[in-house]
Amino acid sequence: MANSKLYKGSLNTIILKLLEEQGKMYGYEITQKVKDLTKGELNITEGALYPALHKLEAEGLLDVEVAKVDNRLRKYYKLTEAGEKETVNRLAELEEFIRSMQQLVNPNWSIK
Amino acid sequence: MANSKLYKGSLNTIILKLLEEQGKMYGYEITQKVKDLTKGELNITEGALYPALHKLEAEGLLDVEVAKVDNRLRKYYKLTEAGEKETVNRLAELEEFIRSMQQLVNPNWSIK
DNA sequence: AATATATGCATAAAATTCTTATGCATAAGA
DNA sequence: TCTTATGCATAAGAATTTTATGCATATATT
Repeated sequence: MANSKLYKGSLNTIILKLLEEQGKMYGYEITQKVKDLTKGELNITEGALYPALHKLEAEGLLDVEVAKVDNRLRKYYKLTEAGEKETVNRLAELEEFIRSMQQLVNPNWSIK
Repeated sequence: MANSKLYKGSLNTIILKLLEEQGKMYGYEITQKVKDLTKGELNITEGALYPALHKLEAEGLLDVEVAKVDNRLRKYYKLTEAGEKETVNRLAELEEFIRSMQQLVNPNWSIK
């Protein structure tokens, strides 16, 4: 995740959440989606993304489906059932993290 | 940071912000303060905290002052001028991170 | 009196996650 | 033709954290 004020550990949650929303996505598509949604603020590097996808797959949270489009390879990932459950947990953790950080660094903020 | 849904990179920001608020604190005090503020959600481990304090000091962001209380050692840390400026930057980065994450994982949230 | 818990700092090994730097390949645009 | 975009992949190194220790004093418990 380059030039981007990111915190380690959040990449997996981003991947899971996007897949939950989009159904299925391939790696390159994820990098572009994140760039779009954050107006360039977050740039996921391939060196971080692909190993992360492989690991989530190895953990049984993602399934892969290979496709060939315009003579180029795409690996579509989607959540398994276990992945769907884990996504709920990760999002809850992220929200809890954000709330905790707000308690620490800025009690004036609140999520509504 | 044990058993705690934390994201790597946030510890420094937590330290800086607490020192900004409290003026000066010693290591053990920081661990307890974080535990209190987050109702036990976040537990800073000593193995993470002390090296982080030493590094922030080496970077010129913190000053140390040793004290002896009840025959026990305490090392009080406080922000240097450079530390105060950096704290502003780190907090801005954290806020930006939170906003970006919200764009990604939950557009329904908003900071107010 | 003995033992456990709390207070207080510290470091080292290992794990995790990320950046940076590559490599390969096809398609489209300048 | 050369650059940019698309698409996946891995390896070396950096950064940050967890886990496991070590040492020492004070207080609470049995």
